[in-house]
Amino acid sequence: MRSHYCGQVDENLIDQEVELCGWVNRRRDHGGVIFVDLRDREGLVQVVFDPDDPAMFATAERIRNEYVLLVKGRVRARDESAINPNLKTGKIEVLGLELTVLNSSETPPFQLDDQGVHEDNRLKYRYIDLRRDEMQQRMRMRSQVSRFLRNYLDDNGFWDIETPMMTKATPEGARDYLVPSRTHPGEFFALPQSPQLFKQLLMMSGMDRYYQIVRCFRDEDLRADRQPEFTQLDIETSFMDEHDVMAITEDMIRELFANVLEEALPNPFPRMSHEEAMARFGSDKPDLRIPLELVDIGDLMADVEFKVFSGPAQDPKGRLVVLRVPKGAELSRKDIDGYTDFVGRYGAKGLAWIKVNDVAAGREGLQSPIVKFLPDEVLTSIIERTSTESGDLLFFGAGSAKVVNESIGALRVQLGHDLDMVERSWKPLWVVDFPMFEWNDKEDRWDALHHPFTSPNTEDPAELAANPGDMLSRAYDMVLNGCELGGGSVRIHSTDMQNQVFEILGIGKEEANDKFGFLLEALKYGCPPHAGLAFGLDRLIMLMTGALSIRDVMAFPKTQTAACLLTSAPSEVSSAQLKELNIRVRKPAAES
RNA sequence: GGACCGGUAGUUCAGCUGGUUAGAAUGCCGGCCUGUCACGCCGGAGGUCGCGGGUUCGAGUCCCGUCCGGUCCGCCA
Repeated sequence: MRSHYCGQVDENLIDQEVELCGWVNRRRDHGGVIFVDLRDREGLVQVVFDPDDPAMFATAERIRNEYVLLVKGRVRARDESAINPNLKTGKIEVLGLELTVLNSSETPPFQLDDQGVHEDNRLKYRYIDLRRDEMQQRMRMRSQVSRFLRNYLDDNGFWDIETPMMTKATPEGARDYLVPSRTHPGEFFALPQSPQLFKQLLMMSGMDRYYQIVRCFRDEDLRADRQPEFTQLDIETSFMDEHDVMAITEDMIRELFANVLEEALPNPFPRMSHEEAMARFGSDKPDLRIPLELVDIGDLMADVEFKVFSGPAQDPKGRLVVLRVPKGAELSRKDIDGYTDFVGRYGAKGLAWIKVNDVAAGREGLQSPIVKFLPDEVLTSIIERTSTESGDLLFFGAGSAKVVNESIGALRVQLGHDLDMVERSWKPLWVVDFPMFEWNDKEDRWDALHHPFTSPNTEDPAELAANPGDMLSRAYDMVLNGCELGGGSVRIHSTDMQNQVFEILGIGKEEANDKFGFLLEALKYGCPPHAGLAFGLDRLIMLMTGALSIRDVMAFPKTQTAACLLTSAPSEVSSAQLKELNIRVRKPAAES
């Protein structure tokens, strides 16, 4: 048993005896003594073994990296003159008095002090990767964040209530992970994509203020910020409206940052309508650290000869924007070609541009493949509207509003990073006033923008049905630095409205009853108005730690193909197991 | 389902328009030095160049396929 953590040994313990447990970071021999950097989760300390005790010294000589040691020793100050300002172990050291090798280690598969290790090695030997200080600190912050959020919600009267991990498959939303039932042959549970319906049921049960830090599962392809299992901070309240929920959750996040990071977030968070966010940033999760904005110029271009611009300008579903990049004229043709490819990934057919070499020189001061198609007065208007100066670059996005928003919105973020224009600060905001529905061209029907239990901004089902495309929902997203931290809404608490929404979404009575009958039934028995929100805890911690992937804030994440390199999961199971489950596996057709 | 980047010593990487014995750093092993802390010095071991096929007199290098890791699009209400 240790008396102190290695990393906690400091000047206050000089002349005291300590007992330390840790891993050997590095062993050095010099001056007839052996130095061991002993490391634990709190940091490291240098332990010195003098040759006075030959038995202990002989043991110390056998020590290798990652050996697990129990050391009893006396803390002492180090000779000031010998202290190298770059050294890691500080102004004290521990003179070893007793040494026990608790376990030896093979040579580790990679060096812990090196930054660069391939992801597959890190994941296969995750237990070693996690020993690195960086990972220790991330896991510690994760724990601190969870504890803070729990305490905050406990102090505000929230109850932590668990919901099932084996539940009913849902027709809408992401692909489910399925769990076969032995006792019901041919039937399956699903792992929850979120506890959405259960938390609503808890409101109907009078649980008033609920929260849960809960694992959720979605069988969709991965990204740096998407894992098949991830953790949500799930919140639901009765008798609160959107303003109440936003107020309390934004206060929670503000307090979290103040306490864990000692960072001050604005009070209150700015609010922006979905419409404004799309207009100015082409995104419903704008990164406000980047000082670039999309500027509509459709009105200037409606009558120009240039069909690439006039077409979208005249199309009600089209959009034509310009993105001014200050000092962007320094970009090379190759850079611009790169950005053309970049927007191509989002469906943009091209990327027109104008380099403004000299804004006073009129047409002569402009360098571009497209100015010859544009009249002088249009060029002048664009420059005025965007406050363009000499040395700036203008990018144009033209096409369907969807493609323009996605491509130029993404280009804005990319340029911000490439040109080092990202302000080093925290920029949270609420995005509100989302459309209730989104037209699905492919399937010729309405989709819920949020989810089908979100309340529209009306109490009247008939009003909703009359004009689904124009209705707003009572949903809200918390966005931080271009990352969607969480989203929620006021929920539907009337059977009539819930049925109306299902109808608009093309979910028939029979299907609604089959899939959500329990919810519709519950709504009949006294459902309070309720609202809630769910935070993506992994993303929140990723931002707080500065990690570039949520893998780096999860102890045991999965690869992009949703596999675990550590355990080799998923894996085949025995035929006996399959037989019990009444499952026969059909192998994918062999390649010919 | 698609696009792109990567896979060479335990690790991180270099390896040019294909050229004969595949390198460096670090780690590992041994020796020396002996208050070091990225210690230093000397020596040593360590490679089916992810895998399979093809082109070629000759392939780490070019082509095709495939597997693995990553980033992104689609997908993720």
